[in-house]
Amino acid sequence: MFDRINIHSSIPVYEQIEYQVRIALASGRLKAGDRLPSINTVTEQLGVNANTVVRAFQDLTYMGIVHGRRGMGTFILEDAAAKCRDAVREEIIGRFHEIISEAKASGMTAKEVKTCLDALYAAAPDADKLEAAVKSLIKGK
Amino acid sequence: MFDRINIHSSIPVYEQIEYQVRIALASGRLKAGDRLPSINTVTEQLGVNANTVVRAFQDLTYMGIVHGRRGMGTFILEDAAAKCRDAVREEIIGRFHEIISEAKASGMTAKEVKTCLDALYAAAPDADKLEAAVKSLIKGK
Amino acid sequence: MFDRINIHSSIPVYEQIEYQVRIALASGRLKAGDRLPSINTVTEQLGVNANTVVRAFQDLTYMGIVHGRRGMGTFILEDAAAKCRDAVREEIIGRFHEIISEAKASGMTAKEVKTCLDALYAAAPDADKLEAAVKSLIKGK
Amino acid sequence: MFDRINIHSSIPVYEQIEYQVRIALASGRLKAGDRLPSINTVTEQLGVNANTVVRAFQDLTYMGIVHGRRGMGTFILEDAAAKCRDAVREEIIGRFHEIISEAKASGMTAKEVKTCLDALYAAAPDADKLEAAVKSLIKGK
DNA sequence: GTGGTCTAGACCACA
DNA sequence: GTGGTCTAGACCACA
Repeated sequence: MFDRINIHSSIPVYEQIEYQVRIALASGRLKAGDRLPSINTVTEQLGVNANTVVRAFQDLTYMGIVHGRRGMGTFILEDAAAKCRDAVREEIIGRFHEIISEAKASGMTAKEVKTCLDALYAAAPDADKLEAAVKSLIKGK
Repeated sequence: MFDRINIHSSIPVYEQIEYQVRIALASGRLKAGDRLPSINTVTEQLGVNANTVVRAFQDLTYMGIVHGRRGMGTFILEDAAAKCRDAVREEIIGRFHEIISEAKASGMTAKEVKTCLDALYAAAPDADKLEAAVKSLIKGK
Repeated sequence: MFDRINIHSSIPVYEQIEYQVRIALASGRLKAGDRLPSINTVTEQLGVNANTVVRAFQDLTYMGIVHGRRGMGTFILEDAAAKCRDAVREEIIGRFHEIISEAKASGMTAKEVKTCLDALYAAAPDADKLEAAVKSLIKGK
Repeated sequence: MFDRINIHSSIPVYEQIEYQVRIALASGRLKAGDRLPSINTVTEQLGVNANTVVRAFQDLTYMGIVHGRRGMGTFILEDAAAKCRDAVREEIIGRFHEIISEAKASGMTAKEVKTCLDALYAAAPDADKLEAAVKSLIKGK
C-alpha cells in the first residue's frame, strides 16, 4: 500500500502515509472493518521511525477514518470510504490542474503536453515502457 | 512570475520560488542578462519574509542560474536556460507520471482520467470554465 | 575541528565553517560516513547563531559533501574527500601566492620573507615559540 | 597600485583599497606628500562605484594616513609610512601563520609546504612559471 | 534602493 | 535531541 512513498520528498512522510491510506479507501482496496498493517510493519517497510507512523495513524483517527483498538490494531471506520472518495478526487484534480498549468508555463506546447500525458497514461503500469516513453519525450522535443 | 506560489503548501516556499524562476527560463520568459525582481519586490508580492527570498536566490546562485550584484540586482547567467530546459521538463514529466499513477490507484478509470485531463487542459487559461469543469468532474463521477 | 574560526574576520563565518570541514576532509580527519558535530554543538562551541551553522551545513549539502538526516545528524558523503582534496590544496596554494606577492609589495626582501616563513613553519605547533619568532621578526627588521 | 584588488572576494573592496595604499607606503612606493590617484581614476580603474572609493579614502583619513584637499586631491601625510610599516608587516606575518597552519591541517606534509613556498616564492614575479609551478604541485602530490 | 550576513526566537518533522 | 523552514529585525557593502 505504501509503494509510492518517497522518504526524500519535501512532503512530510506522515502526510504521504495518510494520503496513501485515503487513496486506497477511495479505490476500494481498503474498506470498512479492514485492519491497517501494524505500526511495526509499516515502520520496517518504510525504514522510518515508529513515531512517524504513529503520527499518521493519529491524524487518520482525528479525521474519523480509522480507529485504533489497543492490542488489536487499527481499523477502517464505517463511513471512511465516503469521506475519502470526493476529497481525494478533488485533490487529484487540483494537482492535475496545477501541473498542467506549470507545463504550459514552462513552454511545453499543447501538443507536447497531450503526447506526454497519453504516453505516460498508457505506460503507467509498465516500468520499461515508461522509461522509454519518458526518454523519447525528453530527447525528441 | 510568482503567481503559482502557495504559501501553505508543504513544499518550502523558497523551493517554489526557485522552481518558478526555472520554469520561466525554460519557457523563454526569462533569458540571459535579465534582472530578476528585487528581493524587496518579491518579498512584498508574496507576503513572505525577505530571508526566504534571499534563500531562494542563493540556491539559484549555487545552481549557476543567477548572479547577485550588490546594489544592482540579481541577474540571469549566460547558460542558465540551457541548464533549466531539460531538467524542468524531466521534473514535470516525473510529476505527471506520479499523479497519473495516484489517480489510477485512487480508483479513477482510464476514461475518467482522460476526460479530466482533457477538460483541465482545455480550461487551463480560463478560470470560470475551469471551475465548471472541475465541478462537473467531481459530481458527475 | 573549528579552532581556526574567527568571528571578527570579514570572511563570513559560514564560509569559514565550510572551509574547516573541507580541510578536515582533505587531511583525513573526517571521512565518509562520519557524523559532523550537531548544529547545536557547533553553535555553542563557536558562540554564533544556529542559523549561521545551518547555512554552512546547507552549503556543504549543495556541494555534495554532507547529507543531513532529521533527528539523526549530518553525515559525510561517500566521495566527499575526493571532492575536497585537490580543491582545498589549490585554494591554499592560491592564498600562499597572494600573500607572498603582498609581502614583496610591502617591501619585505626575499631574505626576510624566507626567514619569516621558516620561523613560522617551524614554530607553528608551538604558541610560545611562535610569539617569540613573530616579535623578533617585527622588531628586528 | 590596485592590481591585487579582487572585486569578487568576500573581503570588502574598500578594505582592499585601504590595504593596498598601506602596502605601498610600507614599501616606499608612496611617501609623504605624494598624491593618491583621484577618486574618479580609481573608480574607473576598478569598475566600482565612486562611493566605495570615497569610503576607502575616508577611512585612510581617519587613520591619519592621508589628507584630502578640496579640488586638489588626496595626499599622503608626514608620518604615514611610519604608521604603516610595522602594522602591515605584522598583518602579513599573521596571515602567513594562519595559512601555514591551515596547510598543515589540510594534510600537506612539511616537505610539501616547503616545496610549495619555495616554488611560489621564486616564481612570484613570473606568471608563466607560476602557472607551471602550481600545476606541478597539485598534480604531482 | 539592492544584495548579503547575522541574531533571536518560533514552530515543525523525525528519531 | 537533531535537522529544517520561517519570521522579524538589525546592520553592512555597494550603487
